[in-house]
Amino acid sequence: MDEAPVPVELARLWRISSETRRGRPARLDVDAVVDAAIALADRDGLAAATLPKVAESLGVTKMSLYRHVGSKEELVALMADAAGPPPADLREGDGPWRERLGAWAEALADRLERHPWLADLRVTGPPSGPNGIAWFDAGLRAMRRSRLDWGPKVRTVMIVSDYVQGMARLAQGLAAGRGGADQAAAELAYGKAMAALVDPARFPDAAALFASDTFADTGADTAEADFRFGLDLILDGVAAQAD
Amino acid sequence: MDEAPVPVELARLWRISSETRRGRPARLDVDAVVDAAIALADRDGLAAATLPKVAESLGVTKMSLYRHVGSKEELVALMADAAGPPPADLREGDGPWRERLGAWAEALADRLERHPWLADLRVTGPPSGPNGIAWFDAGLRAMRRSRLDWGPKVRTVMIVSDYVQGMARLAQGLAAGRGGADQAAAELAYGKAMAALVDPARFPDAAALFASDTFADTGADTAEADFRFGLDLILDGVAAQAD
DNA sequence: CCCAATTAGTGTCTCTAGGATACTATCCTT
DNA sequence: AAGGATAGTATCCTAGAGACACTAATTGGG
Repeated sequence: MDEAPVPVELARLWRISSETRRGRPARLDVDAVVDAAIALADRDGLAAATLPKVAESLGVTKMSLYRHVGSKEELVALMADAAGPPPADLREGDGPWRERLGAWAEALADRLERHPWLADLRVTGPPSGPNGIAWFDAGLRAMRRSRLDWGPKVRTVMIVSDYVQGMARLAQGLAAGRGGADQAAAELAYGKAMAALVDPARFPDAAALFASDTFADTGADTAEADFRFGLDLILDGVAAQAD
Repeated sequence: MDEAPVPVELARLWRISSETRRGRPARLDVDAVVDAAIALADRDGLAAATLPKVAESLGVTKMSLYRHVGSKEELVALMADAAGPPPADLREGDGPWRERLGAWAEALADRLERHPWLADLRVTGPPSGPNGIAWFDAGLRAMRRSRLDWGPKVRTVMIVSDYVQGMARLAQGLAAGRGGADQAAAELAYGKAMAALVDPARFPDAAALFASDTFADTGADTAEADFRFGLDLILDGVAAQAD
């Protein structure tokens, strides 16, 4: 009776060690590599988490990393799973689904704030690592008391998670455009040019929007309010579906 | 009285020619470069739209492209704007906002299906090119008859557009995992391993989900139904906000 | 009519990244 | 102590973005 042969990438994701104790002992392990890569990405963005830089930060040559991670793509998958496990208190509690799902979304947003590069990742499939599953599980648990079937539940969790990621992207994009005086001057020129280019005859609604003072107050705490607006909107939608 | 000096990237986005007719006439222009890049990305993905390959497809050296696009990053921005302008019939019509916004979302989804690489792009700010503005304008116009203020309108348009993009990503991710027999075998092993790894004690809800037959029917037309489910959910949410 | 300014496209170089392959170093087991 | 197994290294290759100095093809002015 053979055990099912777990694919090697899955084994690494779940940190299933091969139990061998022969040969030269390792200085590195999957966690060391992944943690170093996450530290680099947290500091300087996903593009900074290159194999040479990760190796250097570990005091090792880049090729040695391949003993532990298989490929760059797999490293990114490992990083994505390892970064920001779900907080324990998401599992407990037993309030109404709307509150719990909202709290789950906030926790997700918090994770994306701590690890901004997560918003750059492309999801290639269902969650398959321990932390990905844990987040997914927590999302499903938040909706336990709703009357929805599995299908709608899964879709709802995905919609909320997509929303959070989209907002994180947007916030990061806006935050990126906050530099010195040159930046401000450039933005002014940009704004003026845009006002001239968005012809009211061609783009009546967009022109009316730009002419309004909607974009006047882009303060710091509007971000939180914007986030809540969309989240409430989606939760209203869920409530409508759940009857 | 000077005209406002339009930043050069904006000038290229809006195809404002510099009106000069001196010197050697150009074989290339911005559109030629951008169209070639889009063709490559449509065929083989965003990663295939490299400067060398674009240059080769135009019968020119890669450095000549810099006469027309400034940088790779700018080329991508130009591609994003140029790909798939909004269909004309989105502008006409005067139905209820819910139908119009739904139609707008479907049109967006259609665009992402024609140009899958658009789903890989990171939005770095508000739309600024002619087609980006046109899509945005069409989205706002769809909501004209709603009673929402500009702020909620803008956020709603963004939420819907984010949703469409998220679903496109997901659909593409699933579609990518449809290969030959090896693929099927790998997926089977994967599924078995996952079933063993997702321990019901640790992940009760996720385990219950995987144990159900929710993922049994992943047929082709479920995709469209899934899309509609989320879209209706969001539109319900908008309706709730619009009272 | 020709020359000089102007603009288009080229050739060559550098830097950085991911990764293949063959190697050496180090340890455990027998 | 020997030898097999595993960890980490040295050296190579490919590919992409882009800097820089070059040549080529125009046109407008003297």
